[in-house]
Amino acid sequence: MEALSAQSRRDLFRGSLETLVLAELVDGPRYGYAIQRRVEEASGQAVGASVLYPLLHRLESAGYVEPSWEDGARRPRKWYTLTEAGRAQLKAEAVEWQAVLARLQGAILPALRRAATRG
Amino acid sequence: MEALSAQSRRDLFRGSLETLVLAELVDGPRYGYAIQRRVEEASGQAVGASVLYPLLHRLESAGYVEPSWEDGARRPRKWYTLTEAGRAQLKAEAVEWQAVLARLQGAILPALRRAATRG
DNA sequence: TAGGATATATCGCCAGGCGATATATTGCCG
DNA sequence: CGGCAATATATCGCCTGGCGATATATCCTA
Repeated sequence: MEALSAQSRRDLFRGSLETLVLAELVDGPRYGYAIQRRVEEASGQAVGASVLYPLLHRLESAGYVEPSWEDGARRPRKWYTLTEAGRAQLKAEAVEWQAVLARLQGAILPALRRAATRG
Repeated sequence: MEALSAQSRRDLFRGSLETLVLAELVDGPRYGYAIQRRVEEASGQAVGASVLYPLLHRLESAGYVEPSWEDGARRPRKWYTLTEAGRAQLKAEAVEWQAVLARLQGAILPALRRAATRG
């Protein structure tokens, strides 16, 4: 079941995480904890709070997201809204992510077919 | 051009490297330096010798590849041959690699479409 | 004969991932 | 009401592992 090392799996995930987080914001504002659970569910990979929050802070510094504290009564939530720059970034990043993966796939899939034929 | 960070790009690559290397051996023995250049060309990513050789040693320890020194006159080359276990590993690993990526893609691509529609 | 490509290998620095921890509110169960 | 789990955000610092630097040796070419 675990042919792919946990390390490789994690690397693939890390290389996708920023894009995944931006993707979660495309339909509207989300707060950190909700993003965490949604990304975990979507990807099947655990996202530690010590990984997610610093990432959100970096996205904020980059101007891709804009935070705002929920001023209501309840438990304090920091909502993140995708900026225009963030939306452009998501588009560019996702396209490039796909291109990188397509290239890697182009090197791996033919070999898989040949391995299956021979093995 | 560089929407995707070099870091993310590298992470995606690292998560694929072992599979890429096994894939390069599916058609027959290859030696380290040749593997290095082929993987670089196929992936578009640089592979340092200090990354590749330790990886080959790990694959050897795992029994996925079998090394043999070229006994001829020329410059010493260490050829690696995929073992049966290695071929099975390649198959399992490549299938799983694809599955992981498909899942991530399933989270990213719909968002890209929605971002394009709205932006 | 000096420099670049080929070819394999290891050492050790240090960036950064993530486990651990801090803090506070809410809800539930016995 | 006492305690435990979930919710919610945030930071510290350990430790690992990637990879730059380096070592060694042969071959080619200008």
